[in-house]
Amino acid sequence: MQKKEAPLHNNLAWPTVQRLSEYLIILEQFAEGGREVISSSELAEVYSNTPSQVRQDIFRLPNTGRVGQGYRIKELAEAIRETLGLDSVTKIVIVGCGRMGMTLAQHIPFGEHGMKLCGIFDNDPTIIGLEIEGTKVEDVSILEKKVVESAVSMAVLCVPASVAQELADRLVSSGIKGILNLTRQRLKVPPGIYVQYEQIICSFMQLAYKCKQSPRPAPNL
Amino acid sequence: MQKKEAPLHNNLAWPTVQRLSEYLIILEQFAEGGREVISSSELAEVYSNTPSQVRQDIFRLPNTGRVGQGYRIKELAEAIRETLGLDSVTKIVIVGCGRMGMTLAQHIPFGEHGMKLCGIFDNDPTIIGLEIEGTKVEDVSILEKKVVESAVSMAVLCVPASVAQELADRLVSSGIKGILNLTRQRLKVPPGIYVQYEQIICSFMQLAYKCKQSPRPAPNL
DNA sequence: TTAACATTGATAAAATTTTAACAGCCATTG
DNA sequence: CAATGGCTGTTAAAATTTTATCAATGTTAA
Repeated sequence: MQKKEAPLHNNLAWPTVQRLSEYLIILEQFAEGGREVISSSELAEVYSNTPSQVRQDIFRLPNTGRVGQGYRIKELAEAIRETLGLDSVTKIVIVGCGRMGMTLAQHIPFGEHGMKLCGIFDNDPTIIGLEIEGTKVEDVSILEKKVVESAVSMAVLCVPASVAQELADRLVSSGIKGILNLTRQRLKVPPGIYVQYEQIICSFMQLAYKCKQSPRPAPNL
Repeated sequence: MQKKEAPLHNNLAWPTVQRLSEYLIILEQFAEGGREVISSSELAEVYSNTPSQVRQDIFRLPNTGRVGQGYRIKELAEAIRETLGLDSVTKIVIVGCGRMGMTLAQHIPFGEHGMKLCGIFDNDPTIIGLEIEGTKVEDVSILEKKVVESAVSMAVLCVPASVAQELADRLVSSGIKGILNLTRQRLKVPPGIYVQYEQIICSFMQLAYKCKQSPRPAPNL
C-alpha cells in the first residue's frame, strides 16, 4: 500500500489540530521514557479515543508510519511539530504580570516547544524590573516598541478584563498574529488575527456538566 | 409558535456544552453592565459565531426566549447554569499547592459559579498551614478523609506529573466524580469518572497552528 | 520459502454538528 | 386596528467529523 502524496496546502480539521497537540505531549513523554515505537491502539488507549481516530488524525501528516510496525515516536512527534508550525521558533510576549502572568512565565516550558519568551510587560512599578526565568519585566509603555523590534508573533494576555481590549488593540497594531487570552473579556480583533480563549472557569463548568450525568459513587477505601 | 417540551433527559452535544459555558461568562458580563435583553445575533457577534448556532445551542435549554424580542439575560444565564449543573453547589478541592495551585485558588471565583472550595492540599511542610482565600492548606495525607467527609465531587490536580496518577487514584477511591487535570500526565480512571484536561501549552500549540495559516501582518502604529 | 500475524494507509459508511430557511409571535407604528 | 419589522423556535439540509472496514506490507516463525 502506497502512501498518497501529502497535499501541499495541508488544512487540518480543528478537532484534529486539538488532538494532535495533545498527542505530542504524550509522545514526548514516551520519548523521555526511552520508548521508540508506538502503535495507534496504544496511543488511543492513553488518549482515550479509538485507534481509528488516531490513524485518521495522523493520516494527514507528512510522516509515514510503518505498516505492521507502528510509528517511530520521534518521527511522529517531529511531523506533528512541523504541521502545527512549531518547527521554527515562535516569539512570544506575556502581557500582564500579575499572579497568573507570573505563574505562566515560570510554569510553561516555552523553549521545549519551539517558542521563545521575548518579553514580559506590566504597569506596576513594584513588579517592573523583576527577573522571571531570565526575562526582566518591562514597562508596558514600551510594549509596541519591543513587539515591533523583535517581530513577536504571539502574545499571552493576563491583564484585568477592563483593559484587555485596549491591550489587544495595541498588540494588533504592533503586528501580532495571535493572542492567547486568559481574561474573561471577549476580544474584537480584525480578520486574520487569531484569539484563543483559555478560561479555566469554563473547564470547571464543563466538568460539572459531565459529572452531573451520573451520581457520585460511594468511596471505596 | 409553541416551544416544544424540553426533553427530560437533556443530553447536550459536547461542543454545545463548551459554547454554553462561554456564553454564560459573556451573559454575566452583560448583566453586570446592566443590560437586560440580548438577541442571538448580538451574542453571536460577541462570541464570533452565527446567530443560528446560538439559537440552536439555546434551543435545548428549558428557558424560553421571547420571539421577536430576544433573550432576558438573567433568565438565559440561569437556564445555562441549571443545564450545566451549576445551580446546586459543587464541592471542590485543590490538590497540589505549588505556584499553579495557589494561583488558581486565588484567581478563580468559585463562589460566583456555584462551586465551593472545600480544601487545598499539599505535602510541603512550608506551605501546609498557609491560608489562601480563607482556606487553610492541609497535609495531603488527610486528603481521603476530607474528601469523604465533605462529599467533595470535583478536584483540581496541580501536582508534579510524576505523582499525578497516584493522587488521581486516591481521589477516585475517595469517591470523587471529576478531575480537572492541569498536569501533563494522562490519567487512567475507571468508567464513570471524568477527567478534563487543561494544558495551556496545548493552547499555545493550537494558536501557533492558526497563526501559521497566514503571514505576520505589518505593524500599523 | 511460506504462512501467520500485527498494524498501517486509505476509503466508505455512519454519526454528529453546523448552517439555512421559515412560520409564528410580539411589539411598534401609522 | 391593521400592517410592518425584528427575532425566536423548529425543522430540514449541508457539511464535517468519527467510526468501520479491509487490502497491503513488513516481520517473525515454522
